[in-house]
Amino acid sequence: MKKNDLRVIKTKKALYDALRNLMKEKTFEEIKVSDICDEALINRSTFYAHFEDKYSLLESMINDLKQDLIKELDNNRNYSNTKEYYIEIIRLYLDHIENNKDTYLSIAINNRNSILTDIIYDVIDKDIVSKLNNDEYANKLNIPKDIISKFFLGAVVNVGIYWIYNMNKYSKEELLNYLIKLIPDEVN
Amino acid sequence: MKKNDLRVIKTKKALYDALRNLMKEKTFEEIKVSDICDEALINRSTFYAHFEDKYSLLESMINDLKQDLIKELDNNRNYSNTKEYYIEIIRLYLDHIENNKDTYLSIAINNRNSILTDIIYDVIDKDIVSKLNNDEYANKLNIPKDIISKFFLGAVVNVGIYWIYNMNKYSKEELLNYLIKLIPDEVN
DNA sequence: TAAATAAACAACATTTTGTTTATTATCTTT
DNA sequence: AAAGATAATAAACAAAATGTTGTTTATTTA
Repeated sequence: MKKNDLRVIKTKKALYDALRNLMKEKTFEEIKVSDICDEALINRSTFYAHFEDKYSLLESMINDLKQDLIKELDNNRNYSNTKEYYIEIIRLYLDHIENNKDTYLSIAINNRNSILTDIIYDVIDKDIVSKLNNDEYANKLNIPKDIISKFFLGAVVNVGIYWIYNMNKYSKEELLNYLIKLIPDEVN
Repeated sequence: MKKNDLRVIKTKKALYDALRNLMKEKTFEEIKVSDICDEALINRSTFYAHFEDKYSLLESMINDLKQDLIKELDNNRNYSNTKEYYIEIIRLYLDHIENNKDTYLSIAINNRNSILTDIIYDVIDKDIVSKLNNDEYANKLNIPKDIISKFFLGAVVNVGIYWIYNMNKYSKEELLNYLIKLIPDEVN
């Protein structure tokens, strides 16, 4: 299936939008393939030509989000020290949430948070550990790097998810400042 | 249905065990009600006498875990200061994971982490915020308590989940020490 | 502009689910 | 240990959801 055929693009977009809309009202589990097709004005057999089932549709949607985030992270690698690197990553993460707040919120409303966390973790986790090896503070702590990575990753991601539900309670800059304060400085 | 009739207890246990076993091989989504019944040696109509569908079976399983954790937390409230309170909570959390490692691992292997995180978060989150109000260090930070709570909760839970996958890499006491070190002391 | 390609469709076939029934097995209570 | 109570079973059914099929329609491209 040619992915840049206009028809393909159109139907995929229609399916994504349909799923997003339905998730504002129902749990993902409650949504049937036929519901999605009805909402998208797409024939059900067409659906199956593109996706195995509703789960692979959601996964594809999530993968698109991941790809976006990865691209954004890759395009912004001009940091000087470790602390700045973390700040940059967190800023990009918050930007990403903000840019896709519709999608994230629709996922968040009626579904388990798990879907949200899964999106972020493996994208960011990758190069943090190696970064930690050059971090004086981290080395001084004498704690395995994988533990440190999981710790702060879980922390930041969880605050991010909380923010999705409370976008108007805290501004992005405000939140960024809090997070920066909560992450320990390098030892000088 | 009398919940302490031996037959009821037996079939529920059989269904739980069956689901646990199947989740070691398949995704939860791939598992059919009929699969569970076959594995449990239970008639399908009996299944429907107990549970609406496979989702409510999983939920019931998860609720049992939650109830266990809540009970454990309630039975252990003899801490003197805030830091000790955190340590106690973390210790109980790690104990809980260890006690139920079969269940947690079976969920972890083929399913989204989300199922795991959801179990823990709302159990522990409840009284942390109020605790933070009496914490000198937290007050000095000048960061909203809900943010601090989400931050460290996410951190600890994420390390716990990582531990499920790597039980033999770190002992419980080892892990506990790392976590204690990563949580800032009160200001004296 | 006509042939080739590929998507969208409608109709059909299969699987899974959820209920109901009468019957059997098991537990509880005395 | 027996009687009464109730849970579990087997079988049969309807309904829903999924997956497959040939056909039609739209689009590329040569």
